[in-house]
Amino acid sequence: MGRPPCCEKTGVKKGPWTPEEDLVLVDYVQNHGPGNWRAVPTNTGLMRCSKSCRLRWTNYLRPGIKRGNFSHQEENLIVHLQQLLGNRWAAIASYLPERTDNDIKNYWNTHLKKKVNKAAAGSGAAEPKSGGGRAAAPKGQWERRLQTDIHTARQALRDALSLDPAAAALPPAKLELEPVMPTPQPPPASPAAYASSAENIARLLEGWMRPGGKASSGGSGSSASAVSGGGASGSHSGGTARTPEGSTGTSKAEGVGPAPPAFSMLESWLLEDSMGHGDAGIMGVPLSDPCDFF
DNA sequence: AATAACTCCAACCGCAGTCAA
DNA sequence: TTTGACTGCGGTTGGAGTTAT
Repeated sequence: MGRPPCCEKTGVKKGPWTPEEDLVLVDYVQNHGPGNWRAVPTNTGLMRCSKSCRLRWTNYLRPGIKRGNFSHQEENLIVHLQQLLGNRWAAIASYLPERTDNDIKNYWNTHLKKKVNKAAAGSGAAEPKSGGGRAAAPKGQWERRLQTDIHTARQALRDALSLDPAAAALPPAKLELEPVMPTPQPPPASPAAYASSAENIARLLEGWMRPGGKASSGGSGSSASAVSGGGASGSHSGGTARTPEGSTGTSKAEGVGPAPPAFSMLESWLLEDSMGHGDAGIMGVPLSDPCDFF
């Protein structure tokens, strides 16, 4: 099996994604639906390999992604699942539809593993130092518009690129903001902080992914699986539908549908384990007090 | 105020699994 | 059945941001 062509290092751009690239990718997925990543670089002109595009979409741009601020319930669930499933992050992520496997993996490696280790070591009462405080990273001007409408965003991007930063960070962006983003906005910021504004894009896409929203792309049945907001469907990467014509990949696809059955088993397991600290948690899972673990 | 040490996370890498021809 | 193309997953790393000295 040869390496996929996308991995050949021929003029493929690496490193952090720029707003422009995100915009192109989001625009493309809007029109064609997720999947068929191989075609993305070709059709969009992005100098990224298909893998990179898929990853960017799955971990960052996909609708319905929640970032940062893991709740105790989520932590608890992750710990449980990690103990149960091991480092099968995709499987774990399928029980946390709003989280990506990468996010969970990172969170485990940076926070939970330490906590668990400490707890296992004996004492346990270690407070996570909310360290980096980078969770609520600020947004730039054009990204904020992206929350609202991709066309507006496109215009904002043009503005942002042509205007000086100071000017670009000013009021205009507020105009369309309110309707879509009632949540408080962190202070504006440097382009470097761009990456953490992904949720905006996701939020934007929620609209068109939802029934009633903008077309879920050219007949790609795939969109269904990408709708995370909707229902139980763990969107996760499983949502990466194959192309319409592509057969429904059975593949590993933990995220696509299989979650429910496994979930009830897990639920039972959690129920037993938590011995009735019935705190309604994620997805209705009764969760025990996180302190049990930390 | 400067800088060293540490933390966090986005992105990359390579392997494994699946499907179609 | 075999082979090539492609996607998905998990481990790892680089760099930016934060905190401590």
